[in-house]
Order: sequence, then structure tokens, then C-alpha cells
Amino acid sequence: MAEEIKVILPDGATRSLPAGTTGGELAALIGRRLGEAAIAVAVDGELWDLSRPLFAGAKVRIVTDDTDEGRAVLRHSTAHVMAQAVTELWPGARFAIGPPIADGFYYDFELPGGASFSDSDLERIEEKMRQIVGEAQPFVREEHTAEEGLELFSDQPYKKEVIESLPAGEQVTAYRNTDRFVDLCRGPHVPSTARLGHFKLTRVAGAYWRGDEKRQQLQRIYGTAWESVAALEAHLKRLEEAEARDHRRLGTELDLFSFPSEIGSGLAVFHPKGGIVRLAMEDYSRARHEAAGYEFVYSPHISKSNLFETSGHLDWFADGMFPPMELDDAQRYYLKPMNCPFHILIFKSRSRSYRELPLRMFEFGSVYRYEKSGVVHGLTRVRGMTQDDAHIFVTREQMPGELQSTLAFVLDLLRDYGLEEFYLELSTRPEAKAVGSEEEWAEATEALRQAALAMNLELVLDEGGGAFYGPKISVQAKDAIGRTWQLSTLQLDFQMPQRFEMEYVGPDNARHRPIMLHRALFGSVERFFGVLLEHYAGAFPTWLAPVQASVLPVRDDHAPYAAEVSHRLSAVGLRVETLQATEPLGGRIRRAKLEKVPYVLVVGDDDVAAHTVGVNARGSERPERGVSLDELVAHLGADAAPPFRRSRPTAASGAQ
RNA sequence: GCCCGGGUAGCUCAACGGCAGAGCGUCCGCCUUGUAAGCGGUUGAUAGGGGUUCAAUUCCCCUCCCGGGCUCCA
Repeated sequence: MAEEIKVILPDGATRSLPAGTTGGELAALIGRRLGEAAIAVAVDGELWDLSRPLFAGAKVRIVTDDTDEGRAVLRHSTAHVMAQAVTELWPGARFAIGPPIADGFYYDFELPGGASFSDSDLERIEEKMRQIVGEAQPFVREEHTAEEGLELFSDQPYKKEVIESLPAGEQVTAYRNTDRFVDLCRGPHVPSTARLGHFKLTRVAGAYWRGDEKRQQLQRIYGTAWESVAALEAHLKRLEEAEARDHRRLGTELDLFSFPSEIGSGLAVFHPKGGIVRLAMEDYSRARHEAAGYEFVYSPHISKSNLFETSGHLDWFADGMFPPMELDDAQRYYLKPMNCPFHILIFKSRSRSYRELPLRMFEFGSVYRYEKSGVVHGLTRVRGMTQDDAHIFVTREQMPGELQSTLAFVLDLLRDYGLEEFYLELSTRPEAKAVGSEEEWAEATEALRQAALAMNLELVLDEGGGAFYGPKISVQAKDAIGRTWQLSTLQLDFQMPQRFEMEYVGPDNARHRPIMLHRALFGSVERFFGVLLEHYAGAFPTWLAPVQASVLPVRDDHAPYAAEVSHRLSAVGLRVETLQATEPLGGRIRRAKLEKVPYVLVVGDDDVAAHTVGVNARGSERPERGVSLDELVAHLGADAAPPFRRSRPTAASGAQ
């Protein structure tokens, strides 16, 4: 009789097995299908290869290939196969790291003679990979001492560096695929390359060794890999969908905005259709801010250098600023990267009483930032943008309440723009560098935490992630296809009030320093515009849509009635266009639909006679004939109203 | 900034180193139309600069602009 061991399964049951039984064998014993789907085994929470023998008392969980954990294993193994393919195609290639990432994997290489990959190489590499998969090479785990590892990878400097960075005395592991390829790796891996095959190499890129731009730049290849053809295809489909709602593409298709190269990188112009959307966005924001007790200020785009010396921007933000303009008297002027110093000067324009606080100054402020040329991206990363910026000056006692009401206001407003799902991130004191006392930080961080908790949302801690001048909360929003965007930030600032020696007179008739809160909801109007455009895939809700209704007379002689319909709708505030009968109805409907107009209204003989309209609403299956004009005007008038007039009788319940 | 790829008409895309083309759009006619493409015509482009060549959209260099990426750490 062979010796027996007992292992514990996830449901708490124990199972007796012959000593030496591996995770893979256990999976097959539990069930044939589980045995086939198994890709690794979690032993006491640690992922193991299926081929490793289990030990007595182990808590064992079989990991299948259709889970995130399982896919990470097969992606990691696919990365090894890619590395083998590359080393066979480019003898002497050095390889660095090749981890699984969300939806795929990458591997970094340094090719002999400083060569680099081009897109056309991907096909060759894929072909080689398929060959390796076809060979059903086993992944064999080996354990070595660090010294043996250094010897084994003597011609692989990146691997050696990894080994040298490990704690002294630690064992290293390697995985061998036949005698042609061995890679330093923690594992685990699939038992054989035959388990792989549903992959696609997606792009080549440069990447710095260990992400450090001072170090060697390597050649990175990204790929994706899945447990089945169906899963791979579903993934590629999702990518297509995301591409179809890319705001840069929709911006061109819907004639909303563009980036004329004559102007410069990262500098957008909004066309009339985009302009009206933006106007609607901004008007609503203004109305809500006004109702919430904000005051409106305006400030110029440029300033003498001394302002940014006082604010500290030239010390810690100079890299993000455009170079200065030199004037005749050797005075230097800068484009402003932030609005705060200007608002502070408004605060300081006269003495302030505690009775004026909280003082909330709002501005759609244009700022300019010198983003590195490689990072500008559509509307989401630009060099010139408009922040929906406000600075709130409060007493220390007012801070907790103001934070909470501001956060409530922010979330309420974002919901009005149609975003539904959020989580919050709290960034705390960076240990290395921070101004202000420990007590100040603790108090402010706690106030932020309490405000966040009051929102009943998931709160993620970003330990040490705050700026040196204060902690912050950022609002992360999920869009219609599940992507998260960092939007609003609420930032406390201990630095500026000090640097500018801001003061107010308290009830004790003594001078006190106010606390300053920076906050933006959209982040920038441009970026938020892009986020909403992607969120709605171009189909803005009626109140934001550039054209809210298109009126289509069937024949020329219906034009007078079409004009009446148009006038009635305009009178209740709708943006209406009329497509005259210069081409057949089908073509005009198609054009209006492609422009994602919420209501396409067709009027013909029946409608003229009965004072009705044919309504083809966006998203509905069938058009509705014979809707009375009065009814239509009432319905569309309500649908086109901004959210707070519609659903919020106590409009601005936000900040008190 | 750095690596890879790219820039042809308003848009989407063609064109061995040898006359730069199509569809959509624009504009003009005709058609007079009931729920996602009527017909005909018209207009319109090689990002900018330099080089190689008898000849450059095509090959080389520079500038500008765009796209992907630049630690989810063996």
C-alpha cells in the first residue's frame, strides 16, 4: 500500500490521495472536465504548476483556464513561447521581462546589433509560435541557487540583473522548453505549449528597462491570449467596439472638433456642432454652481513670472509649463498652467472677514501645459484646456462640512451628465516630501475620509499618493463599456495660503490663515467632452445633442407645415434643423440617423391634414405615425430640458 | 523626450521610380419622395523643406503633425 496524504478542498472537504499525487492528477480525479480545464493549482494560496506533487495538509484549489488567474498563467506561458520564437528568429536576442497583463501579455527584448521589430515581424513571430505550440513542448520547472542561475543566464544581462536584485540566498526557478529555450521565471506555467494557441500579437513598442527613461530602451511586443477561439474573438470584438466609440473618430464623423496641425500639437478647435454641445455642458455647470453658492471670476491667460515664483509653480511645475515670453524690459511672462494663483490674488484684493467664508470662486479657466510630445492624445491629454476650476477658502472649522457638501455636489452633477458608477480614491501624505505639520495632514486626511465615507461609495486608499502640499480625493467614473476615467479631484492645499500669506479676520478680530480647497469636476471641459462622447458613443442625451430634432417634409409642398413644426419646437427651446425635400426621404432619414439626432420627424399629407407628426426616435424599433403636434411639443420640450429642471425640484442642494 | 508605425481630395482608402484614382461628402441640375443610400454632372489632394534621379506619392535627410507604447516588475 502506497502512503496516503490528505489535502483540503475549497469546500472544506478533505481528500485522501496517494503520496506524490500532483495537482493535475487531483483535478482529473475530481472530474474529467475539471482535469481538462485545469491550468494550475493554488496550494495554500500560491499558484503552482499542475505537475508538482502535493503535500499532506495542503489547501488546494484547482485553477481553470477560464478565470482571470488561469488566463494569467496561459498568457504568461504564451509570453515564453513568444520569447522562444524571437530567440530562434534572432539568435543572440536578449530578453528582459515578460509578464501577463490585463487582457494579454508583453515581453521586452534587446535585439542583436540594436535591431528593432517592425509590424511585419509580428506575423513571422506568430508563425514560429504556432510551430512551437504544435510541438507540444513541456514546461519543465527547475530550481537553482543564485550562483547557478547567474551561470545559466551568463549571456542574458537582464536576467542576471534580476537575479542579483533578489535577497541573498534565495533560490531561483527557471522553466525549460526542450533544450532550445530556458527562461528565468517564477511560474507557474501550463504543462505543455499544446495548451496554448489562441493568441494574437498586437503591437510593437519601445519600453525602457525597468521603466526608467535613463536606462536602455528595449523593444516590447504586446499580445493577447485566451483559453479558446471564441474568447479570443470576443476580445477582438470588444476592441473594435471601443475603437468605434473612440472620441477622436466620432469627433471627425460628427463634425464636433478637430486638431488642425497648423495650430499645433494638443490644441483643439471646436466646430459649431461641438461648440453647441460644449455650451450646453458649460451652461448647465454654471447654473448648478451659481445655485450652489459659487461666485464667478475671470482671469487672464498669462502672467509675469513673479506670480509663479510666489506660487512655487516655477520650482515644482516648470517642466509642465510653456517657456516664457521675454518682453523688452526683460520681464518674463508665462502662460498659466493653473488658475489658483489668480484666484488667490482676487481673495487678497482686500481684507476678508470670516463672515465671507466659505468663499467659492469658480472659473472656466484656460490653462496651458507643456505635455511631452509623445503623450498628447485626442481631447483627453492636450496642451491647452479649459478647467471647470474652483477654489474654496474656508476656516479650519468649516473644512469638514465643506468637503462633504462639495463632494456630494460633484457626484450629483456628474450623475446629471449621465455617469452612474463611481469609486473614490484617497491620496495621503507622501512621506518623503510634504509641507505642513503632521497634525494638519492628519486632520485634513480624516476630513476627506469622512466626506468620502458619507458618499457610500467604494473608497480606495492611495497611500502616500498625495501632492506635497496636501491630500486629495479623486472621483473615478465608469463609462458605458466599463472603463474607468479619473474625473474630479478635490485637493486640500496647505502650501498656497502660506506662500501668498493669505489671511482673514476672525470673530476674535485677529488674523487667521484660511484653508484652501482646489476642485474641478470635469477635470477639463475638453477631456470631459471626450469622455462623454465615448460614454454615449456619440449619441448624446437630448439635452446635450447638437441637433435635437430633424424635421423632414415628405414633399416640397409640406414645407410650410414642416416650418410650423420647427417653430413650435424652437419655441420650447429645441435645436431643430429641417431637411428640405431635395432628395428622397430614405436618404434624409439615413443622414439624420448617422448624425445620431434624437428625434427624426417626418411630416406628409396625413400630418398636414391631422396636425400630427411621424416620430422616429433614436433607439426605438419602429417609427410612430400620427403623434399630435401638441403632444410632441410637450414631450420633446421636457426631454430637451437640462436635468435639474426636469428631475430636481430642489435644484441646488449641493454645497450649502 | 525616446522606440515603432503613419501623413495622398473635407472623410475613408488606391496608385513597380514613369499621365494621381475610387467611394462618400461639397456644389449645380433633374427627380417630388411616408421611415437607414433616387439619377446625372461638378468640385477637389501627394504635410513643409532639402537631396538622389532623365523622371519621386514612391528612395534618402530634416522639420511639423497623427497613432501605439514607455514597470500590472523573473
